[in-house]
Amino acid sequence: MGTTQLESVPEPKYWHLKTVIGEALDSDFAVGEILPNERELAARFGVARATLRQALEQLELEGRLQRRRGVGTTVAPPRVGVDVSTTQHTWPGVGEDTWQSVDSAAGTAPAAVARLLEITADEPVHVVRRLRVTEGQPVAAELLYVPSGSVPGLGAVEVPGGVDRARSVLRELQRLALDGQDRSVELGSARADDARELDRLPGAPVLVVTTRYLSEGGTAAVSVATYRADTCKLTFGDSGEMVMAS
Amino acid sequence: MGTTQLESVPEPKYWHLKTVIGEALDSDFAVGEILPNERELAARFGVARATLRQALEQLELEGRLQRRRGVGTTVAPPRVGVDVSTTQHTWPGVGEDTWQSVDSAAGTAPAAVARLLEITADEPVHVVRRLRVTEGQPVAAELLYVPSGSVPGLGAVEVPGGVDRARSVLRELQRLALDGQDRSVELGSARADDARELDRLPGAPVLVVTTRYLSEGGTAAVSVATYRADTCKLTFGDSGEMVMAS
DNA sequence: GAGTGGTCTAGACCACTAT
DNA sequence: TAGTGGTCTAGACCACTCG
Repeated sequence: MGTTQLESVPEPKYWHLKTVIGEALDSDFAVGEILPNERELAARFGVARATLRQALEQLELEGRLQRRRGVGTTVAPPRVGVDVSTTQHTWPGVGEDTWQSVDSAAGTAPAAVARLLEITADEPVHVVRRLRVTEGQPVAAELLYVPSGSVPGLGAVEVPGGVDRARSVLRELQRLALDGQDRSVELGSARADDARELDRLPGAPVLVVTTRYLSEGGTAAVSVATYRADTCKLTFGDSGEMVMAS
Repeated sequence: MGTTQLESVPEPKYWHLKTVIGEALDSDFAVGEILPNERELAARFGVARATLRQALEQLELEGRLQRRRGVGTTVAPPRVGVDVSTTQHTWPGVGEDTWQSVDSAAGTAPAAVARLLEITADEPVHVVRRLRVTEGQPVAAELLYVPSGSVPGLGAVEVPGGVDRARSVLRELQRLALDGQDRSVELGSARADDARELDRLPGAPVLVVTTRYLSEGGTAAVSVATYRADTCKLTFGDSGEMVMAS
């Protein structure tokens, strides 16, 4: 006797906890069901609350739990598949109801975006803010950067920021010939403003989808879309509109 | 007087710290440079080590820092863009040097994969393990599931698990007509075996790319590829082979 | 006001890497 | 063996939601 465990490679407690709780979620809980609170769970497993939280954080990262301050921890539904394929070859905002224009204003692009647009950081751009809603839930917040040079027809318009202005920018953009687009996906953490629109806390993990719209040999616009990583699965259909099983 | 701050919405300390350190990284540090250790940084900012770590974790999640136990915290290089576009319409392993076959064995598919393959969870499948290497660094670990029914020519072969066996499975697969593929990307945390191959700790954030290979009206194979989320940016070119600027 | 998750502290010890 | 990041504890207080 003496040794409590024979594990030659001791597994961290939170890792083991995550496994145990994960299995319990499969067998003993239904989607939407509320878990015991963190203090009770920690006591039940005989660990400090911080350790328990580390396990819950991982499960939330994997989309299996949802935690809301002041409410509790619930079992999350399977991730929603949101289509972000590039097969349509269309400008943003054509015949779609998935994206809602929120507003638009004149401004400048952050350095990384300016580089993609092949402009300098102080050149004026139209910034269009849109929100993607699926099944009643906001899943993504987007900032669309359109250099003034891409939509010269908008030069004289002086609509104060708002939905109408956003629609005008999109309309002007759609006049251009779209040559192609490319896209990248990376992990990020939600900025304060995006987090608010996505009903998450700042710093929440998000999937950042950066799209470059190409026209006449150059980059006519760049979209930076921030998807909730906990609830979303991005799908890239290739053959027709195949939908992945959940 | 009296109130120390007029912030109506007090920002968490770790959030503020993340901003401060992030700016310092831009201005005062070069890629690869090593930061002061956590205990010193915490003391310098007058916070507990756990709080400092929360800020570092976020920066690591955003790919700006790299932490290695026993070594220290270094400034990470910009994320590597890895192409995962579906424009080529080819089976895995044709004329590529980006993926290295590691080994293969007979086994069964996890429930979620079996569902995509439209088989039951106990049907035999070939499981091929591959590793994607870019610029000398392992960026992704893949498990390719091929139902025995998809490659009947392999029925009699009884090569014990190994690289040769993996190559045979891929070769047989490439005999089939590829009708299309679809792909999904979601956030996950690295399983222990993937983590080891990717030189990360278990639970590290990863981008999970699930690909379904379609042939003759069904799903001939499913690939589950686990990309390091800290170092990778997935790119989906659409117009030729456009490469996103880093 | 009661109850929840979120933040923060000041320690301790462990696993790993380099010298 | 010294120094690093990783894990863990046992508290405390705060911000938020809801009855």
